[in-house]
Amino acid sequence: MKPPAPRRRVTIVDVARHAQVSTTAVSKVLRNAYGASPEMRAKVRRAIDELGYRPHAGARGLRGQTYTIGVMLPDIRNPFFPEVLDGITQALEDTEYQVLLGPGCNGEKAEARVTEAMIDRGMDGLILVAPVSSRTRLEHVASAVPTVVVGRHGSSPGYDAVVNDDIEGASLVVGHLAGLGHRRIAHIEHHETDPTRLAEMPNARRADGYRQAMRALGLAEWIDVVSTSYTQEGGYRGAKELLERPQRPTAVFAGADVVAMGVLDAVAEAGLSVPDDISVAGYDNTTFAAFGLISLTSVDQAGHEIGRNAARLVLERITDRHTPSVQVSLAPTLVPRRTTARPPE
Amino acid sequence: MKPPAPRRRVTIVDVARHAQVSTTAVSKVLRNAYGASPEMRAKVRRAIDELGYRPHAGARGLRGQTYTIGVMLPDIRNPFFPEVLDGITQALEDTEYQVLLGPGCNGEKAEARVTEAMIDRGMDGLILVAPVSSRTRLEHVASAVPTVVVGRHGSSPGYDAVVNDDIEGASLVVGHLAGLGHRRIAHIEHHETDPTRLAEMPNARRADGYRQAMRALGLAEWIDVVSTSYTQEGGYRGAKELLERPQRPTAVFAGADVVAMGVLDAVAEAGLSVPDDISVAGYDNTTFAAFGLISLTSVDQAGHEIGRNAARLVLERITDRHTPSVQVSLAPTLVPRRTTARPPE
DNA sequence: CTGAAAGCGCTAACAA
DNA sequence: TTGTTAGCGCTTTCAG
Repeated sequence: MKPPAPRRRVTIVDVARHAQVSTTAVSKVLRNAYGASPEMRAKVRRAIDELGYRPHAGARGLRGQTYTIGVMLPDIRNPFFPEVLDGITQALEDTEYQVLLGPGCNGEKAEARVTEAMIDRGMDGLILVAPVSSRTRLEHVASAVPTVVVGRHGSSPGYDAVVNDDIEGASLVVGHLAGLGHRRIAHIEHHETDPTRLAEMPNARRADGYRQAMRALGLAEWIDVVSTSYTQEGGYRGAKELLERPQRPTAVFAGADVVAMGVLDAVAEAGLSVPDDISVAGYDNTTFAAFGLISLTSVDQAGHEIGRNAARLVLERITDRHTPSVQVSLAPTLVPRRTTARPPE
Repeated sequence: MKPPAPRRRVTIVDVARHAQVSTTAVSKVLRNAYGASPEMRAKVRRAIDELGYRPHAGARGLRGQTYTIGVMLPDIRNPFFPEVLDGITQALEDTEYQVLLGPGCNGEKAEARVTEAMIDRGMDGLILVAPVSSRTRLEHVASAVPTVVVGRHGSSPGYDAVVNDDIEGASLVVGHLAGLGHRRIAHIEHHETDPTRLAEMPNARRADGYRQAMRALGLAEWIDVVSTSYTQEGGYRGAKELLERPQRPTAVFAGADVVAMGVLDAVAEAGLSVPDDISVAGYDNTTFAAFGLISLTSVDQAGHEIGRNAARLVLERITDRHTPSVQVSLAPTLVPRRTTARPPE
């Protein structure tokens, strides 16, 4: 059995003929542009409905816009990003813009491929979530198309930015733990060598925030940072190392929830219990953290708000490419759960 | 400070002029089309590199292809789908095709919006993962663009399909539990009313497979199905109900891992322990399931393979739209972990 | 307010 | 093998 022959697409010419007007008129109605009488609009609208006409985005893009916003997500598996995405789509839901996602961006090469692909497809604006590419590269992208960078500290005149205040977030965790009576609070960070990224990436800021908060609370002597990676495996290795210390920490602040998962694993394996023997906190407030059996104390970044702001900014930037770039920083909140408690006597 | 003025894009005309050839020649080189001498190819390639030329996908789409494959994912949060996506992107990685994802497709309306948007953008092929839209709707989409449907049983001449053998998967779980000595094995299914979907959706097949397997093992009298939804909440409610039975089941087969999470929650709340008092199994083998502290027995659908097959099929369908449609069914495997054990004496 | 006509960047049909 | 030319479907001047 054969699939039916593909039908010819209804074009603007069909609509114009059917409505007895010019294609220009139809185009104006489509774009709500100035210069079309109410009667004409009504006539055209009717023709559009009757024919089931849909404008061809690619063809529109050749002269005007494609009404498409590209979103690049680094890791679809990290449960924090869907939150941001929801914020973006919700903010764009009532506009004519359609969101399209670029998948699987692990590393600079993949990011370059995806951003290029989006530019080639004439996207009107880009939202890059937690990109790892160099600043130069980001500015290059931004010079081709309005761009908002999410989750990278350090601003650029070339693009707008939305970040979470990671220093503050780390401080919330340390403060919470110290308030419970902990002194030996350790931190597991994501290993970072690149000097640019050292300044701009959230992971580095969280480690910084941890150190600053420890000092501010007079706990400088207990500062203890293990460098692994923001993965479950990294958390597991980091915790292993911490548990072998002569003086074991009584609390571990993992730089991300996935890391905390690995920590919980290692702690259980060592025959210790959480939070009686050791407290554990994460960052991101992912679904994992909220899950009853785990109930991980974490920091909420308000991903939804981050997304909404990014969407708003990219729309503004599309409308006016020449206003100065802006940076939005959102305050995180602490979500205390059952993995943190008073330290053992 | 103002963003730099956007540079004019390098076009095929620029390349042609720079290489001293016609635009046709450049176009041929771009598409590896017949009729260009090696010297010409080399010359054009060099010009392309020197100018940093990139073809404009929208413009290409107006005559030929856009080299874009659209993937629609129902719920980015469900950890099973990234697996499928990885399979797709990997299979497409060495081709000229770029994958773009449509976000947030919960419900028929959202699905329609996304599929329309993809068609409007001239995508060359679509992969629809676990769509809920009506068969008619899917065939409508497929009539406009080569389409592969993933995770819907029931074939159509209009589109290719890739599915997991859910009946077999359910059978693996029931067999495993029965082998451990369980008799009172209950199932939590996703409530389904729509008659079409009743036949085509994986959730319905899993419930069917459960019933068939129970009968085949002579356990028909213990068949016990609770209808809630494939969410953590649904699992929680379903388990609550099961735990109140005069004769409590000794094992619960949850139709999905997220459901099993809710079950674990409810079981813990009831003061029972897993697997000593009650065994729990899920379906999908998500990251959740693999996580050490949970260690959920589950069914692996080989999401990666599903994705690879879908990508392969869509490419074939783009090349030749007139071969008969095909259905691929992949066998699932059981992944026994620590939530299932012998029933209590 | 309305429409004719000229492209946007590319590919395909056709000539040379 | 190569180049010329006519569109693809739309937006955008620019006359009327």
